[in-house]
Amino acid sequence: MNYERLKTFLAVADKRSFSEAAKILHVTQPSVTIQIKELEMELDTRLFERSTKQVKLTPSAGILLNYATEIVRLGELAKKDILEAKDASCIMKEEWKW
Amino acid sequence: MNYERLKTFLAVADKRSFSEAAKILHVTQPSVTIQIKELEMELDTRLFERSTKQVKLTPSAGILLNYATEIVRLGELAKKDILEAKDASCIMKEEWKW
DNA sequence: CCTTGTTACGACTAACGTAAAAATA
DNA sequence: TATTTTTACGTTAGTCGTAACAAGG
Repeated sequence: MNYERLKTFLAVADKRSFSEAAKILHVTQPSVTIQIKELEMELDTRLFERSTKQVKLTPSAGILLNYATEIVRLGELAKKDILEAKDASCIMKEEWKW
Repeated sequence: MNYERLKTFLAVADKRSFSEAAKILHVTQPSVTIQIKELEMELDTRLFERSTKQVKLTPSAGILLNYATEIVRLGELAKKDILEAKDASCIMKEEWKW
């Protein structure tokens, strides 16, 4: 359950497009294809029904979407939270010097 | 925010030991050291105070612990959930054949 | 045809294990 | 000195981008 792959999944699910997802993620389409493919292999399920004109979410993708959204949200929040706590302690250290 | 690294972090936090975490994760100690080190670099914070006799959690680790626990829990739940939904649909397909 | 997704492949990066070193109690 | 963590290093596996291919409207 690779975290970066979940981000790729969310981008594709959001845009309903591999190429648009690639643009947002600043990677190439082939990279997106591989990421989704490996996620599908790991979960042993098809996540998207592809055609050149539309990308549809499978039921599995629908389930994953909720989890992935929350996982990524928590990941970002964790980073932010740790950063803020660290900054706060830095301020405290500065105050101690005073 | 690598998912596998969070699992390594949880094992070390749980056991308060790099070597014990390594045993549980079925990897070598050096591997654990590297994983934690890279997580510390990514978050730009120290997570554990190491000594040969005890491993203590830093405040940052305390914050991360809550998030990591939930992230990993959701990840496992997602896998299980998708698997079950897939099995259910297989049963349905079987029923259709009948 | 033209856009979108896939495959092939070479280069680069990351992860692991073994072995040796450093640290601390 | 014994246990635990860290560093070094060679190998393996994963990821990316370019280029070529396939498919569908």
